[in-house]
Amino acid sequence: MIPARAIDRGSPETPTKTRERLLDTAERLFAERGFRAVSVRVITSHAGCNVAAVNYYFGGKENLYREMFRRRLVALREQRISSIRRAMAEAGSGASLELPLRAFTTAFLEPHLDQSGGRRLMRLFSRELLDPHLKAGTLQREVIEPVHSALVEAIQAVCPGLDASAARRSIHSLVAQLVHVVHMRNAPGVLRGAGREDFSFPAVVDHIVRFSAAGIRGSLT
Amino acid sequence: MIPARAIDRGSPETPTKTRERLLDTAERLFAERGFRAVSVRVITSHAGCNVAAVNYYFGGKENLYREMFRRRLVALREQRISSIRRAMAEAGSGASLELPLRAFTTAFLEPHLDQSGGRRLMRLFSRELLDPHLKAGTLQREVIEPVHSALVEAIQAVCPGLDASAARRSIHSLVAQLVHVVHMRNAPGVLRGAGREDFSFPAVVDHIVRFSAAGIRGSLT
DNA sequence: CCTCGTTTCAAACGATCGTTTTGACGGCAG
DNA sequence: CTGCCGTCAAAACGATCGTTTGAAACGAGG
Repeated sequence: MIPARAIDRGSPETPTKTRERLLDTAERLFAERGFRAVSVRVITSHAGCNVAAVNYYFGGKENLYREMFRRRLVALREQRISSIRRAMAEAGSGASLELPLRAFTTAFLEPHLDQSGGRRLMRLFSRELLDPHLKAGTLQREVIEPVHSALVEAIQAVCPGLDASAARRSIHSLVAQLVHVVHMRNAPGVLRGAGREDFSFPAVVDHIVRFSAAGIRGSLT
Repeated sequence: MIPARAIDRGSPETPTKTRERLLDTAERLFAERGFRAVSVRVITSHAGCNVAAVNYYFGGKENLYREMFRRRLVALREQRISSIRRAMAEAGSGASLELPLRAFTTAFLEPHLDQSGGRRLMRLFSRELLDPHLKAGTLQREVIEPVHSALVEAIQAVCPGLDASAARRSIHSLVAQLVHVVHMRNAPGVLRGAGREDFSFPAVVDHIVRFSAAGIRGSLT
């Protein structure tokens, strides 16, 4: 085979350390195929290092997974919460309901327009929800609950008549639609035939904003 | 260990055949832990037979999985489509929008109230979407697309002003909320603290019906 | 009784898994 | 130079994977 040391090294002026290459490679492969489907040998060969490196740097495959995940959790939470806060600040006090809704929706979906880490992160997220390898409730505590609370708070600010329960459920409905879009765009072989353009930007954003705004107003009474 | 033949046999008057026991056991275990996480030895020991039985009856683990899945696909599709048709028939020609929406929602969510096969099937569904082991597009062709078409047709019947694109997207929004409820109720450790009652029946059904009806009406113009 | 096809079994196959061992290599302080 | 430390790779470890094998056990028909 190819000499392991010869492949996938960064450019010589940035001799990326083995540890970081392992984290990056693991993130990509785990997102594409899932935790169990990726062996440490596949990871290390793609990262251009020896099998033992995983245990040397992380003490095992599962710790590599958790370390890889932990890197992204805080960044994801802060990015989303700050996008909510920014949208609320721009909206001002007399903002319409549609404006923050549109800001949330685009902030959530735009990472999936490019080929960068945003899509990967949501795939990792979905897999972790279905097949947990972090400590129980980590995702909920670190990301889901804080973002959900921020969204509820923002919605209640622009929709004073909405009681707490209806606000929480409306946010669930909004998030559900966003997650659904992500799933449909990620799932292989699902977007076939007609309906492929149902999830194309920016029409899907327009629909979600309009649908959710009407839904929230309908939950007011 | 325990003698394999001694465990998990059906009652003596129904000497369930090995083949069917394998299918049932595989369905339960695959739904709980996923395809790769369940070994054929675990399946056969729970089914009370020898390891070789999987290859004898199905020719391999993957074929067992596909056979197990194939049993349920047609039934799931027919149950959902018939529930749609039945709701439309009961609604009559002058039906309100809320009535079929409520019928769809309860039909989709009620299997998750009991501990029976409905929950399992949706877990298998989610796993298959994220980690496919059927031929590409099988889920889409056998279930998702037909049910989606039936829903679009029904919605357009009670909502004549809705154009085709808005109807498809509105159904996506409805299904997204239903799937979200299923995921939240299935995911381990996600429903903690406050927000646990956000997905309890029948309040969640009421919310989805009201939210979606308003959303659809808001997509009309 | 015997035969024959079906079913089930214990045992073993080769492959691959995550992990550990062992030691080589290079830079740096003493 | 010597000794140590961080880095890393080759090899091997035991375990488990899906699958195969060959024969025993079974039940129905002659």
